[in-house]
Amino acid sequence: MEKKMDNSISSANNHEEEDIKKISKDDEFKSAIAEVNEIKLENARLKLLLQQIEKDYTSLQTRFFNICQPDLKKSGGSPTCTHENIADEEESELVSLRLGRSPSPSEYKKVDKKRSYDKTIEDSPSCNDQSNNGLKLGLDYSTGVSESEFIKPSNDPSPGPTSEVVKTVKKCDDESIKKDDEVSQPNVKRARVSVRTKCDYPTINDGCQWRKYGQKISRGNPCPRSYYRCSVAPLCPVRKQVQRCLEDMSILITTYEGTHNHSLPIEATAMASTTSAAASMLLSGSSTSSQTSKNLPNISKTTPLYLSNSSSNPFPTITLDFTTFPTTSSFTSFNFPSNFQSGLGFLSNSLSFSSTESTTMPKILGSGGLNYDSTSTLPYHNNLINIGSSQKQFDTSSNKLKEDSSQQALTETLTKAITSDPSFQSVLAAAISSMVGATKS
DNA sequence: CGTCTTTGACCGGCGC
DNA sequence: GCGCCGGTCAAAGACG
Repeated sequence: MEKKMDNSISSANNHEEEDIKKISKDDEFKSAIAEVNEIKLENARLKLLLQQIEKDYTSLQTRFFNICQPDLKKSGGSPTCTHENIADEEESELVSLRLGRSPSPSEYKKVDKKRSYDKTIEDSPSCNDQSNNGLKLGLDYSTGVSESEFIKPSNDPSPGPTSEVVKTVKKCDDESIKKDDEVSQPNVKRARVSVRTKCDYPTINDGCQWRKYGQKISRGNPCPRSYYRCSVAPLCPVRKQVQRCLEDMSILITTYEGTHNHSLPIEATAMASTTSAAASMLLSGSSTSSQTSKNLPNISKTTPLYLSNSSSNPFPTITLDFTTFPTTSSFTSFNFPSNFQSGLGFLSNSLSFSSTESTTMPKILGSGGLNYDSTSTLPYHNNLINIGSSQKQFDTSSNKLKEDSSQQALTETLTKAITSDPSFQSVLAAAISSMVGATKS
């Protein structure tokens, strides 16, 4: 009997243990479900955030075009103004958000059909949306300001291309197209965007296809400079030069020049739009230099992180230094070469996006630096440096609140910044399109 | 076989 | 005019 009792007790104990195990398993299961739900919530929140960003971008763009159109109508009132003049006048005052140009149907036909991702882009509805919205990629800047106006402000209405710009192109099946390209973007042909990145590979992967057409050992740097041409489209005028930095061999200096006359793979849009925005800033800085100088009376104190050899470089070059921000708060530094800022003497503007949690208004520094603070929630660096890669981040719930509030503050900050500084529009557009492009891919 | 890279030659701008 | 230098061309070879 006692044995039976013992057995029953022990069996009861076993049941209890099993129950405990069951309960603990249930707990684990519940916590796992809770975690999954949390992740789902996070996912939904991120989706909302993405939608908000896209929405903001679209509204920004429509606002920009709305601003442009009245100006067009106004200047159209003058009977002496030609169509080209109208475009020139309004664009000379505004920073273009158009990040490229739409290729003509004939150009589309010429694009190599074997490029599968090109097809994908054209077929993709999201990309069609992009193109419909006018979001094209490349180093486009359509000020229409001629070189003569660039240096010597003139009343001459004809923005005729310089002889240098319309130089004869060898081995070109359709010269008219190529000439048209260069004529339509006289400044972009000259504006160069130099990107400094820490990179162990011979060239950075910016998502675009390049064909190497030359290599030279330039004077003063034992590292050879490689010359690449965009091979996505046969007539694409975009070129890039790649060279290692003399001071630090781990730093790769990539210089982009020209505008893509074709659609780009999504993974290439980040760099293209970033360089486009930088080029736009560079050129808008010249065309609106008087305005800039008013806003920034003392503009020569900022120490540039990198100075292009502007003395020997006839082209205005803007340098995006991505080598410093992983260790410092500085994200990007735009350094305008001194020879480019006619009539202003030395000008070195530094525009940096710091990764602080600050919710203050954009600070226009007395030193001439434009310092736009944003929150750490904007993964600019991931989109710009590790192009094509997406960052997965899971915040704690406490950070979420902080993030939400700072996100709201950021929205306000950006809105104010956009309305106050036209140059920022292009940069922001680039950043947003970079983020959207990276997320969609 | 088509595409890309390599590399010496060539061209044009610029300073002396 | 000459030489230097940066940029480009184009033939040859490599590669998949």
